[in-house]
Amino acid sequence: MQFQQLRSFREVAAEMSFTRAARNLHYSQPSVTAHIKNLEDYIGAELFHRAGGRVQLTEAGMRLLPHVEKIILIAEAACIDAASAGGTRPAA
Amino acid sequence: MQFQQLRSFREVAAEMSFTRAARNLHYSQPSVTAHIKNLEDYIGAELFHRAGGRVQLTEAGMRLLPHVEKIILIAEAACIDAASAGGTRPAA
DNA sequence: TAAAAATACTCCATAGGTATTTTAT
DNA sequence: ATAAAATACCTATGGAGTATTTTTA
Repeated sequence: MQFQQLRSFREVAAEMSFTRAARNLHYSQPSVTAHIKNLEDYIGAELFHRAGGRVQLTEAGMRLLPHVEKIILIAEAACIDAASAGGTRPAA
Repeated sequence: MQFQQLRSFREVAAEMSFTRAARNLHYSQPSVTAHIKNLEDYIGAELFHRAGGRVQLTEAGMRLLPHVEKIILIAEAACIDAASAGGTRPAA
């Protein structure tokens, strides 16, 4: 499981489109497809139904989404929180 | 930011030793050193004071730790939760 | 000296892109 | 015919290991 996969998953879920998600995240469409596929393999369940034009969340995807949103929010907070402690790593 | 880095960070914090953390995680010691270094670069702050034998958390490290523990727990729950929806991805 | 962390280096897996094909509307 | 996702393929980056050096207790 990787953060890139989770961000792509969240964006595809938000846009309901691999192509638009890729554009928003500055990835190619095949990369986003790979992110989702690898995440699906890792989880062991399909996350989206792809029926030609229509993309929709599966049951597994719906269960996963809120967790993913939490993880991303905490990760962002973690960075800000830790960095605010000062002690920036010296160049050397 | 990557999950491996977070797991190494948590383990080093728990063991207060790069070497023992590496053994527990089945990584080499230099890999764990790299995980921590990359995480420090990403965050922009030192996470551990390394004074020869002694390893101890910095202020930034202490702030980061609880977030990291939350992230890892949620990630584990997310997998279980999503996988339990059934719909295991078919082989082909 | 003995330990633990850092560095140097090598190798290979994989993440990412481009081009193309497939699929469904 | 069109638009979007999947696949094939290639490349380069960096993650992991081994060997070694540095550090300090």
